[in-house]
Amino acid sequence: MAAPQPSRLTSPSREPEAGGRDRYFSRLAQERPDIALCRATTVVTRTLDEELAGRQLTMAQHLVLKMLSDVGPCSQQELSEQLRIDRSVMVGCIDGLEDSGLVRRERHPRDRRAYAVTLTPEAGPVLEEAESGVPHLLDRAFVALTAAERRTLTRLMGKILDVH
Amino acid sequence: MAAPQPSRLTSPSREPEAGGRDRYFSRLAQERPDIALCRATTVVTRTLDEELAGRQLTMAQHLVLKMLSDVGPCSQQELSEQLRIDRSVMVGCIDGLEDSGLVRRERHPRDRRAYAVTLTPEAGPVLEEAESGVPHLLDRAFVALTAAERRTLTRLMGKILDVH
DNA sequence: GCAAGATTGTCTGTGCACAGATTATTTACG
DNA sequence: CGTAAATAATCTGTGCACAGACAATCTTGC
Repeated sequence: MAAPQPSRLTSPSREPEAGGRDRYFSRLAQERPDIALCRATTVVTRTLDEELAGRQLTMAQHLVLKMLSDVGPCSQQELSEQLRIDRSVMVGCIDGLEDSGLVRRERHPRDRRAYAVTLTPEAGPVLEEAESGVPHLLDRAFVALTAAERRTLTRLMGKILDVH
Repeated sequence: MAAPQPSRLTSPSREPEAGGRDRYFSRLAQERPDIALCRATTVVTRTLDEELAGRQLTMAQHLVLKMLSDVGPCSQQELSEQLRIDRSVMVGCIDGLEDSGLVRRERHPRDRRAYAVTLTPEAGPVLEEAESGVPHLLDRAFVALTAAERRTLTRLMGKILDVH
């Protein structure tokens, strides 16, 4: 921790700020991986939101369709757990998909508490188009990283996620 | 994209789920670094919040005190930009610190639109205590990573942050 | 069989991040 | 000088994530 500097406020002159006041964030991100992670995720999330703005599906809805396509009909609970989306958020997510006619809430035959969320035939093309946009999405979000660095990132995130 | 499976719902039996329905997230995190990043950050943020729950300062307030201590009095604008905290959030953040008597809103001598947020003598010990907790905080948040992996993470996040 | 607890989907309220409008002040320009 | 544009702090409203409560239904222990 550096000694507090004398009460010098931002100078309106063009001198290069010996205290590093204008590049302070870089230094902070160097010594605080937690802050760096949070701020970088904000940047990535913003990029994702921009990219998805014009499209038909939100990211959550895209993931729901993908999981249903991969493993078959699921309860909202299963979708929530595996996609790490809160149950109460999943409600609105499925609402939207149902309104668009991409999924149906059928009753689970053996557990009438649960739905069996099921894909409709209309979902196929929509999901396929969304999937086709993923590579471009990742390229924009991770422009700064090489392919090898993206794999490293994936590995590190996997380790963090594994310990809950 | 795997072919849609037949309409088989979650079986109540104990058979090991050939479809991988119960480990679906692991597969998803492997192929979607963006999702992995967002979910891992949620995990880290939760850990941080738990750790900070009993303490006097929020993470944002801690960072404000640290920056003021490092570079001297700043306007809220400078704090917002460098700490990547929204201006409108910074207001409440400084409010809290002022109520606790740790900073004062003095007027900037050459720009009466801006404040000169200034540390009080009481801030020293509080900041020092907060700083002393950081290593333990990081250890909890990144239990899953070795020291080398944490440095790698810091480097990758830095690259993402550099391109804005 | 039945009472107690767990689970599913839903709803509500809180807190945070973000965009936009507002006011006071400063800077730029004709 | 004096008007227009830019900036600092603030306030308001929106959208999202999360915790907790709730009713309906299932499961478990006795």
